[in-house]
Amino acid sequence: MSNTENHLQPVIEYISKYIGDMHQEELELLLPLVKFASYNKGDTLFTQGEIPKNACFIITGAVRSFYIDEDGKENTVGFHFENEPAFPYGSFVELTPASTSYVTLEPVSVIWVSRNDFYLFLETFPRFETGIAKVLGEYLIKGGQHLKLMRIDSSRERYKKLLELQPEIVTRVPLTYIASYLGMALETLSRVRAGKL
Amino acid sequence: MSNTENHLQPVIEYISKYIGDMHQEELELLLPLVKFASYNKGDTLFTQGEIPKNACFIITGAVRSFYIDEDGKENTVGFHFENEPAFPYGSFVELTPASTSYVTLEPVSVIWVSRNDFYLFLETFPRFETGIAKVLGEYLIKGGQHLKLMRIDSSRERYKKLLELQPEIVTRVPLTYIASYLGMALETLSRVRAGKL
DNA sequence: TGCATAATTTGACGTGCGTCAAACTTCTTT
DNA sequence: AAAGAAGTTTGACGCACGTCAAATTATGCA
Repeated sequence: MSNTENHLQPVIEYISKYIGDMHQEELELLLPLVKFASYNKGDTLFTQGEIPKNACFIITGAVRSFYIDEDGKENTVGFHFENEPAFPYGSFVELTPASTSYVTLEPVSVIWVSRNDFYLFLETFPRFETGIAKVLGEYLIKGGQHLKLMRIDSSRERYKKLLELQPEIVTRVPLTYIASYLGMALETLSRVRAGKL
Repeated sequence: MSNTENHLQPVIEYISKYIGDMHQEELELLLPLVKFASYNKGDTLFTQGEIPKNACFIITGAVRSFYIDEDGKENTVGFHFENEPAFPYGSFVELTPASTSYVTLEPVSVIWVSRNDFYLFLETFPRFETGIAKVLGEYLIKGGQHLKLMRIDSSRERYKKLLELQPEIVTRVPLTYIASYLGMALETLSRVRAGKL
């Protein structure tokens, strides 16, 4: 017997990490607001320059976020996997154009809510604001870690640090994107991995 | 006739940008919680590795935030001026050790509240949670901009971009720290400015 | 199974910028 | 006003890494 609520399990668990278990009436409001969607490899979830319309949570699959700079070069800034939210938080909250695009690396299934429904829910149950603040705080810290990673000058050390911090990435993501994430040429990453640098 | 409330003017204005004007009873709770402090050039407001005890808002002066990496090198990650908050938000919210220190670049005066008082106030007037989320969202976006800045490979272009984004910094901060902020050697910055690179 | 396309590796070459060292300039402090 | 400290500039040198190009290996699809 599989009902909608079961599909929501991952988000409910995620939320409860930040504000504790959800109450019955909270769930009852949330359920009808939530939508499901699946994407093929290479599909776009959010586009750089557009104001994000939804909040999105990955059930299965992997997503890459990146921006195109003035020279037209792609700069990967993050990877997002199952049981994680994946959308441009800052822009979603601030209602500003997203500075990054989100594109799937594999077939992906997500659940999502629209901005309106998101804030409708938040107004009805304001205690979730606290959760938002915590999540944002966590993402600030992660952002700081990424910045630190990028500030390591040697390519070799940058790769070593990535292996230390997020080993999953290296097993699951094509090297091209890892190189882009680490801000080095693909060829350099290849040589680093071969121990030639 | 100068009362305490006048000294608070800058924060009150800052807050009202995010949630609108403060009500009388909100002010009455806030006032006795707020403390003043002044610092000499070179004084430390927050220390890397320690859990931040207070939230802090600059009335006058300039502050630099940085971390010491594994090689013992100082890495400047931000500059903070009057009418801005200056404390490690992420760590303050998450109760984790700060990844950066905050040290004054000039004589500085601040107002501050303790963590306890901060959350006491927030529990009494939960509508401020929304403001917090907005501020955090804004800081996420700023973090993203800084990351983009750091990902520009050419030193020359990185300096140009800084001039474009935060020209105040260049007029007010010693070049050593700007070089550190931009992730380049002081000598390189000097040559870039002289047009020799 | 085999071919086409994508992903990764290897090689050769040039250069931007870091490092070390020393000169010069600008602030402090008395 | 002088002396010392801090901040900035200039020069010389080397190498890590980016770029271009071509070879090799993996992957998907007919």
